[in-house]
Amino acid sequence: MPKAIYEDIYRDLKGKIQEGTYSYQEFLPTENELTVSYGCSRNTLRRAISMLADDAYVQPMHGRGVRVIWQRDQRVAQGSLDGVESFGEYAKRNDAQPTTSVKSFEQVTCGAGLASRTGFPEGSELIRVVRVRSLNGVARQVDHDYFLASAVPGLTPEIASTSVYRYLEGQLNMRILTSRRRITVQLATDEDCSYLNLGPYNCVAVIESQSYNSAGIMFEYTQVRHHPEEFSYNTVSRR
Amino acid sequence: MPKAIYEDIYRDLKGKIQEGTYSYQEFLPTENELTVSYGCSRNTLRRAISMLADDAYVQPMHGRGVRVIWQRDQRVAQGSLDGVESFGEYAKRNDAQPTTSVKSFEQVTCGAGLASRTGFPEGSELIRVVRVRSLNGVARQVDHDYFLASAVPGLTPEIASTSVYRYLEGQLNMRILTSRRRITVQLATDEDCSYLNLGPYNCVAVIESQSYNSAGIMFEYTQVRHHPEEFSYNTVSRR
DNA sequence: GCCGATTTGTCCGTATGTATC
DNA sequence: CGATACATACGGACAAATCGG
Repeated sequence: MPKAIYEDIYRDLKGKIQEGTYSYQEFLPTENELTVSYGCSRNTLRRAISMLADDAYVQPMHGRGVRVIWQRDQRVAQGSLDGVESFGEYAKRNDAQPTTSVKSFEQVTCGAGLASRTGFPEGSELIRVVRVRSLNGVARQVDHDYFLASAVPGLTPEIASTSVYRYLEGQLNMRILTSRRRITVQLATDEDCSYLNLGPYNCVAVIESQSYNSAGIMFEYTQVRHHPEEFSYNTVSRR
Repeated sequence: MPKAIYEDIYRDLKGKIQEGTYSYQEFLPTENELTVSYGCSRNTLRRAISMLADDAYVQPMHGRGVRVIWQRDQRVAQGSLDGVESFGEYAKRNDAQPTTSVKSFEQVTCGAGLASRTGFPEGSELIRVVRVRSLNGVARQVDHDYFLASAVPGLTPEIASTSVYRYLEGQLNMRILTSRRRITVQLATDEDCSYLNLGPYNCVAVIESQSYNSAGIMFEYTQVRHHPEEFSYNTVSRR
């Protein structure tokens, strides 16, 4: 594993901001001071700072310094950035029991309609999986996953019922490097209503996602339909 | 204006990908070749490539090359990244007439509840603006904006009815550099229903946002409540 | 399986530009 | 104006992953 220096510095500074060593609206020590204390080059330090800026932890100001803009107990974007908490993470944090029920598992050939919806080439062989994921027995989301069959050999309904990602990373040594996402709100379908107990809501939050592996191949399209309660997507935008 | 070399290269490569000079799944020329053709250093070129990777245009592969992962006519995240199209942009693209109606414009002092909701310090003087924005007479979103009064001197309801950002950038020379966002789905309030013609929907898509200016001061909190139709938020996540 | 060539990833030192104070 | 601090850019060195012979 290539433990990069900038990664260490990034984590160290992030921790110091979170624990209050550098607090909201304060300035970090200057780049020169930090390069001395970390014993690294200015480029390496600046890379770590740039990552903190991408996370909206700091904001560098030309000619002035690097100001901390992170504060505790923020309602907006306090959790993990660019994403909903993963199902497992959320379950763990809330001491809830996560379960996954596989409703469908089949191989399909990508037709024109599916191709334009998912971004897979027409004619691709895909594995379609529909799953309902619950916490403490309460259904929270319906996943519609399409995997490029050639990219996920050996995928079974049993694996789909636990963690596909653990299988991909552990067994196939595949990582998701890039994923494009689109968030919309849609009227709940009969299927949504039958799986999720929507209560007063007649809509679901939908995240569509195209994921690319380390070979630059799009191997997964997912459409996750969330119960509106507890759905929250946090992100940061910079110019 | 500092025209950075890496910016030029970034735009040039981006254009060449969009027009098909480098097409989906192909590799870019090697870094060495590109540094020669652009006449720049490897660091500068790599910065441009890194920005393209942040936009999910390419995916660099260690020891192999840089693969293009952008394709035309993508349903997911083809528009502007990390954002909804701004109101003006959307209107222009659709040849629609944008209008803004200011429903409320008042100065308030930030109490404890508002402070925890918005992230402003308790006791701050804020300007609260409620606006309804329409296209061709059809209301599409309700904006609840809170500005730090000291940061937006001279803001008037008239300015709020056109473009606050043009005022901030043009008159006050202020830019938004960082903004944190949170996307949720909420039951429509009576106010939502009275302004938006929600049809069958009983929910709205809500984007909360905290914006920081170039001085690292949070000067704006907004909660924009969108009609579900035509609401779409595109983003990219990388690891 | 090994080895060398290619290609991207990380890191350094230095120089110069530009905004702020 | 000078001093400080961040921004950009260059060139070089070595590491790590990939690929072909």
